[in-house]
Amino acid sequence: MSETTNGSASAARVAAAIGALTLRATRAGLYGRLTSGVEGVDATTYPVLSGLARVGPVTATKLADAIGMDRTVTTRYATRLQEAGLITRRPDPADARATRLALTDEGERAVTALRAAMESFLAEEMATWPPGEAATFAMRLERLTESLAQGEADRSG
Amino acid sequence: MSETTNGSASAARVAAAIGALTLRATRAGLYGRLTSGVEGVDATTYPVLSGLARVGPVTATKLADAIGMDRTVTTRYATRLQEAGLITRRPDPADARATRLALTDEGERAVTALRAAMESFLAEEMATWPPGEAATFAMRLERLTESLAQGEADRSG
DNA sequence: TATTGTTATACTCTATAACTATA
DNA sequence: TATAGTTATAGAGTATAACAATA
Repeated sequence: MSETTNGSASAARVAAAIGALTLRATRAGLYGRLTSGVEGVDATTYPVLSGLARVGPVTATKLADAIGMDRTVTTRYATRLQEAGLITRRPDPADARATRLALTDEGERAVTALRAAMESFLAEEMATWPPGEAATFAMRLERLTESLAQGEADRSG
Repeated sequence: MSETTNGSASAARVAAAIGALTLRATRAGLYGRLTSGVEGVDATTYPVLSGLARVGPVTATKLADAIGMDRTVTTRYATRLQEAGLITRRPDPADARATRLALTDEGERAVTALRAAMESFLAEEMATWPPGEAATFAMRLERLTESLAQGEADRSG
């Protein structure tokens, strides 16, 4: 059985890589290095900041759903980011119970800088790949990640 | 500027996928589902069990280095796995200070089953890809993961 | 004096429940 | 009665320091 046509050998390598990537030391190092120097942002609050930038001004509950994080955790981390001057809380005009979270100008700048740092690192690695391969890789990784996360959503819903 | 030849667009998508993959909810769901039903194994102890299977019988310190985990955490999780009957501790014949960790037969079976579950899921997804693409993807992901983890190793060493 | 394994301590993160205000 | 936001509590994970035994 040839290696190039045997899917299970590749699957094992992908499983090992995912294991290494999700290992605490790797994550902490990756995001810790990335966010060091930005007040209020670390590996735990980064998803809130990044998610808010992606989905735009929203309520805490909707943001929590969007980033796959608990409501209570989201609101607590939002407080930290607010104290650091990166996000604002304003009453939702459509619902007096709700609060709309939004990035401040400083928050926008922080997100832009953090994303640029991460993306430039990846882009540097991917620049050496054959033309078109980066786009294919990105698509495969996106779909694989969705499948892995989806399995969980199926279970709890 | 075309999308297919612009590396930064792909880099942004890869960055987002890595963010989703390393998110706590995704990790917890993925490994929690995987290890449920195996006594003593969860998302935190799995790296110890899996790492021991990969590098073979070793001392706790060497295993800790191999899996990028703290010595104190490794020995504590090893105790849990030992209590569950999955690993054994034996004196190292070459160094009276050291202890050799090794999988029991039950531990071997647990690792085999857990890996098979993870790999079969990935293999199923990858089976639909064009021939050869799985191997390329595995190689790219391996190298990218190494680079991301390496950046951290460079920093602390 | 350095290293191995381990335990103790304090600290952070997370999950569950409970509370207030509004729908 | 249900939902949004928030806070309180307890539990789990982690890092740092310290210890005894051996190199």
